[in-house]
Amino acid sequence: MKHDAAPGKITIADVARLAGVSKAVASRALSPEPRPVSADKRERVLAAAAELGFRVNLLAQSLTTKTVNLVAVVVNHIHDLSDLDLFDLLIAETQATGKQVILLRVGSVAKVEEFLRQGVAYHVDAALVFSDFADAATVRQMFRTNHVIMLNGRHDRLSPAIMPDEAQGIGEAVADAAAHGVTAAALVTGRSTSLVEQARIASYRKAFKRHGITLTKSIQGDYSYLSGHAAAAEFGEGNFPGAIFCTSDAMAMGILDVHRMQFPGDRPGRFRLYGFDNLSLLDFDAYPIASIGYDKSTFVSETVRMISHPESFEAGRPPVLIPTHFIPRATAS
Amino acid sequence: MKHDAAPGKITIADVARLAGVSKAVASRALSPEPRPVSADKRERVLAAAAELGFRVNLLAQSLTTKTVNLVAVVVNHIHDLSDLDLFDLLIAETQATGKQVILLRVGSVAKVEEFLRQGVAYHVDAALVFSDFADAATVRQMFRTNHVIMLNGRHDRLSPAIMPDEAQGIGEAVADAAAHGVTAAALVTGRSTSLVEQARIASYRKAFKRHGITLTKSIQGDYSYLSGHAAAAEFGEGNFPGAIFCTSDAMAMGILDVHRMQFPGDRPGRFRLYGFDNLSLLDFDAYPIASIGYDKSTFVSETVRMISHPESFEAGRPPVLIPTHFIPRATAS
DNA sequence: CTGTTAGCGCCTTCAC
DNA sequence: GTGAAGGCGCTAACAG
Repeated sequence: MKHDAAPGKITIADVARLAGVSKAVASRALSPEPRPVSADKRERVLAAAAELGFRVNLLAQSLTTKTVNLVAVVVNHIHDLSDLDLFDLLIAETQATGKQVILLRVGSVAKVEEFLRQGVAYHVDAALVFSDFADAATVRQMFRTNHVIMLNGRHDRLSPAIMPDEAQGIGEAVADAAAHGVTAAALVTGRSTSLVEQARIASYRKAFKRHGITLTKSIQGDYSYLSGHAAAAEFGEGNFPGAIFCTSDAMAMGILDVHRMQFPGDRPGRFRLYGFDNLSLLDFDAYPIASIGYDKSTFVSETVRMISHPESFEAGRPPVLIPTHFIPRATAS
Repeated sequence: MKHDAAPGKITIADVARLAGVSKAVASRALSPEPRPVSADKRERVLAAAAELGFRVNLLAQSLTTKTVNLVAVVVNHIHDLSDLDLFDLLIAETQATGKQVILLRVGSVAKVEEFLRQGVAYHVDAALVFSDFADAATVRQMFRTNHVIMLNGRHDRLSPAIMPDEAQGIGEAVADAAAHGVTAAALVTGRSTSLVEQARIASYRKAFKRHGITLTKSIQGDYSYLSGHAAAAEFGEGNFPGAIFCTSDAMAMGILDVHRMQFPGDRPGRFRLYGFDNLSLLDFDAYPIASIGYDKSTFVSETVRMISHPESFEAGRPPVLIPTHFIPRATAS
């Protein structure tokens, strides 16, 4: 029944001819929207399309409709998507709205500029920006679209933004430490060139001050497990503050592992340990690290809403904030 | 200098007009390929394009060139890409060839059929299939392309395939166990509906036989950490075989955690433990699990080669095999 | 080397 | 309800 032979070769003209109608009628019959076509012709068209194995060419379609049903997701590396659950949900929901996801890995600032020069980019309906290598204006130019949704904190007044309200969860975590008698803490951070990271660090400092906790040590890592390992070395024998706060779960995992090695059986350990991101990995027994996270489905539904209803955004609107919360686990419970 | 105002509104006609040349000349000047244009006109065109902030509409372009520079990657869930390093490399290399990646999450067999019916798919240049929900013929129809690269073992003679040669690494792992005096082993598997998994299981059985190892227990999981947890329960007190082989690292992690809980300090443990996939997570101290893996860059470069040189494949060719190897770690060293 | 012409596949007027 | 005609943005083919 199906003609596998020449994929992509069958056009709407073929369908129309086989159904004995004009191209216009075929187009209407094939449209998902309700359009004026008589019932019998619609059926003939549908039958002919099935018979031929016809599939509209979305590209040609978008040339007239001005919508490609393509959403770009811009990341530095795939590891930006440390949260696979979030990403999985995002793709599923985006697809559910009839749009496809095109994944753009920029890797470096230089790469952004290269994309800009070479114009290696589609005219997408919207762009979702996780990468902190690009600001809103750059991305708008990259994709020739004004519909850029910033998730990296580098938005401007022309582009909508969605971001976790990190201050809230950080406040809760620090309050937890204070409530357990912690008076001195260390902070292990990521690259402080990122705006998000800067804000995060500021939130911790503010919360420490609010709760009368002294920041005794601040160590710079790069979010990775290995940098957590390295950071752990900075705490000499019995030289631990009451709590260690990390701006990524991976770093907290590195610290936990080094500490376990040094002091076997010392679990939950001689300090309270707090991560950040609430990776699903933390539900594995080996890494019962208290963390800070937010409701992923809220984040995703806000994002998808923004994709499908761009008109709901007005220039100058403040970012949509997703509340974060402290999630206690064995390292701080 | 740049006109941010109307993104995507500037066409090659505008550029041609400003440069005082015909559309055809502008098109040639803007082409990455060397095409006949006088030097001064080329410069005027380039200047005009920069001035206007022009970017070609790849969609319109592809309508005539018949190539969209779009590669589809088909997965069940994002978690299929358990190996983020592999995926990251794949995207980077694909982009380096000037093509973009469109990510299609199918989630279920039903979803495949829905895509097929609704035709929610592009006419891509090539499709890479990780998902085991779809066979080659289905994917060819989904994307209206004959260029489908199967990575899930469900290839036919019309489509090229690339797959790890799992038998090799499995043989090495089982040989390692035998060399350490193991005579009885258990096998923890994933869904056996997958062809790849069936082949994997068969390889283990064959290797066991070859080395005179008795398979005392076979437990079915679903590749997940939790199913590893559940599987661990099946080994009662002191009821351990010499070795436990898992067809995924995540299951091995679950087993290791349960075992550590039951017998604290019993490390490396009373049995040899082997995972599968060689996740980068295994380099974290908490999960020093011996595993089976392959060289990612080889896999990726073969895949990308197949994308850019489809003509190099002839119907009926056997799959490209990427050798796998045993990677010893604390649980089996 | 250059400009004109003619589509690519589809959808949308606009008369009928 | 229907069909013919025109055009989306671009490039290939053709004369010059």
